[in-house]
Amino acid sequence: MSITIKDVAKQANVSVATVSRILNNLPGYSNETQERVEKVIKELGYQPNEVARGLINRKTKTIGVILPNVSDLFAGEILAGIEEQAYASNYSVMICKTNYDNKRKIKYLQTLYEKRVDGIIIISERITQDFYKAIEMIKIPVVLVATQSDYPLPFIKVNDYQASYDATTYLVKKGHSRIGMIAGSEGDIISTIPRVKGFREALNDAKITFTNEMITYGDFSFESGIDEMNNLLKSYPEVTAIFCASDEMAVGALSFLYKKGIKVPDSISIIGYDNTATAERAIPPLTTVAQPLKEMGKASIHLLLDSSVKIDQIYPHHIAERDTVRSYSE
Amino acid sequence: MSITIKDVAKQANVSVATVSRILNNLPGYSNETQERVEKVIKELGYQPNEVARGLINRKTKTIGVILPNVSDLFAGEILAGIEEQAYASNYSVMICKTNYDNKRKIKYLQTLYEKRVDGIIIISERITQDFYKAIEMIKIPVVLVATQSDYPLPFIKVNDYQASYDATTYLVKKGHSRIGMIAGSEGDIISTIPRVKGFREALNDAKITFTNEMITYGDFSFESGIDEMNNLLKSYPEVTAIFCASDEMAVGALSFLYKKGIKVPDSISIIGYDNTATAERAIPPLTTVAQPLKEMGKASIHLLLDSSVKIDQIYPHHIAERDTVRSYSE
DNA sequence: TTGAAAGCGCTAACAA
DNA sequence: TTGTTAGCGCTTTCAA
Repeated sequence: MSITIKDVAKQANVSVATVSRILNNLPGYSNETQERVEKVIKELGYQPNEVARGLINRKTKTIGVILPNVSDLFAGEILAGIEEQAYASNYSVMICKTNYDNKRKIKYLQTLYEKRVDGIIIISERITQDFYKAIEMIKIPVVLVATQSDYPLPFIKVNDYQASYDATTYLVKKGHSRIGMIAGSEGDIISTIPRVKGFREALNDAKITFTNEMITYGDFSFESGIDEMNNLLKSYPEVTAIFCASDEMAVGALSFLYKKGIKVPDSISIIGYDNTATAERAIPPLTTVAQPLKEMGKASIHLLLDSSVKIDQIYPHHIAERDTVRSYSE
Repeated sequence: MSITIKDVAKQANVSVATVSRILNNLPGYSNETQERVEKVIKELGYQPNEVARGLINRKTKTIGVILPNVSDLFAGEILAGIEEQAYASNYSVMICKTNYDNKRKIKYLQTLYEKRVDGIIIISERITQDFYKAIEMIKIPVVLVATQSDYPLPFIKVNDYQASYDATTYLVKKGHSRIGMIAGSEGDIISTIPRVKGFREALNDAKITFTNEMITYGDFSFESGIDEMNNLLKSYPEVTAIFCASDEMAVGALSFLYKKGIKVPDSISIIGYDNTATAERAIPPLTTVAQPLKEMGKASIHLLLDSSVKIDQIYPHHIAERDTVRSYSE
């Protein structure tokens, strides 16, 4: 049995109300009693029970994070930002890994509601209709990071269309005209459709004719990067530069090319997307579209906690230039 | 204001006690009332308040994880295992990132105590004396993962000495005799001293004379891998094979060698440690000492929740053979 | 400046 | 089979 406020009160010869006041910096006691009580608190090693407090205040000082995965660098970086800001604001963070399972997503929403978390951050998840319904039901503030939805949920992300347009244009400016793309999961409304659109528009604006052979779809993973690099090379053998919709896939492509003895960037240039730690550690170091992942994580806590922060934030991207893209001339 | 057990009771014309019984699968009600109550629960969309429950039961169904970092693959993998098993056991997990800051570690211990978590998992942290004192104070079950201490705290880890011995011996068996090591942080009692010892013993048993030039100390990071590879090449230019105390450092070494135009494994063989996703994605794919990180994470939940599980678990390691070590002959 | 007491949402005796 | 009631550890009126 641990020490309670009652024990402190008794020991200090005051009422629990007074102890509570002192604990919460409320007015209503003399310096003398304050000192006495604080001394007792120290002696007894008393720590308030946040569970009891939560019951009264309807605040648990914890926020839940729902995300597909914790063991990849993309999610890890955002999570690090969230944790950092939460710590600074005196909040704890609870992680809920879904493995992309919609049932589990909804189950976790339930749990977070039962635990009465003060807010929920959802990273990289698709907001299905039943998921949204569940979100609506529980009436806990939600913010989306690196994803968005058709529903009125605030989100924080990069402009995928523009980022993709810029990456492609970067390749064009380097003199490439035979450009391919390894896109993400086909049909993905968040991370594939806008990026493919950006790719096509950039080609179009550069007077390069787009054909279906120039694009292939993976699932953002390293393995799919390997496979789709192989496929792209078959469908579009003249390609000199490739835009990959994730660093993971870019590194997969790098691996495949290495195995085939095709030099990067000498024979083929590669640009990735995300700028996770993978990119700088790649051989050669990967040029990629950088998203400020950690900042976005931090911002999500702000958005949740501070109602004065404006809703829906588009974060800036930029090209992190490293060694996988070279200037090209015929 | 959300729906409480009282609302359900009123609506169903029973007492809160009966509702509570039904909620908790305790005996003491007719089928008829059960049905009625369950119907009301559904209609009202009632979800029990775990905070209130926690106050009575002294159980919060959540466990805390204290770890240096969430954005690296090593921690991420263990964390994934923890989360997976916690979810299966109906627990939630709270993450506490310390950035290796001892003050923050202790602060977090406080917070976890205030929140009355049911157990605490500590990953890869050094257990300093004041940290241990704090652990002792709060009387919450603790288990250590990938670390250990002089104190009576159960731990789950690999045998670092043996793993290192085996890695070195693997190199010896491949025909190498000029073997170097890029060790972790000098003086690190958990991950450096035993590994260096294993390295030296293995050399000794292979009748290879150890000299100080054969070893250099980094800090487990990619950057330090680059730096120490450079240093090692200066202090021990004849080296043909190198054991790195982390995959990150191994990949750093790979990068450095790539830049210098030194081929791996043709000129120099490399073996890493951890077998994180980094290893398989390296160019060339990295041979490394594999730790079952996810399993260790899962096991830590078992150890915490199931008192029948025996204390102090040494997990098996093995060599994951990939492409960075070649057979050597003069 | 202080204390008594009600109550947050729930569980668990105890009674009926 | 069911209800009444006393808390769990705290905050917050209200009164003194």
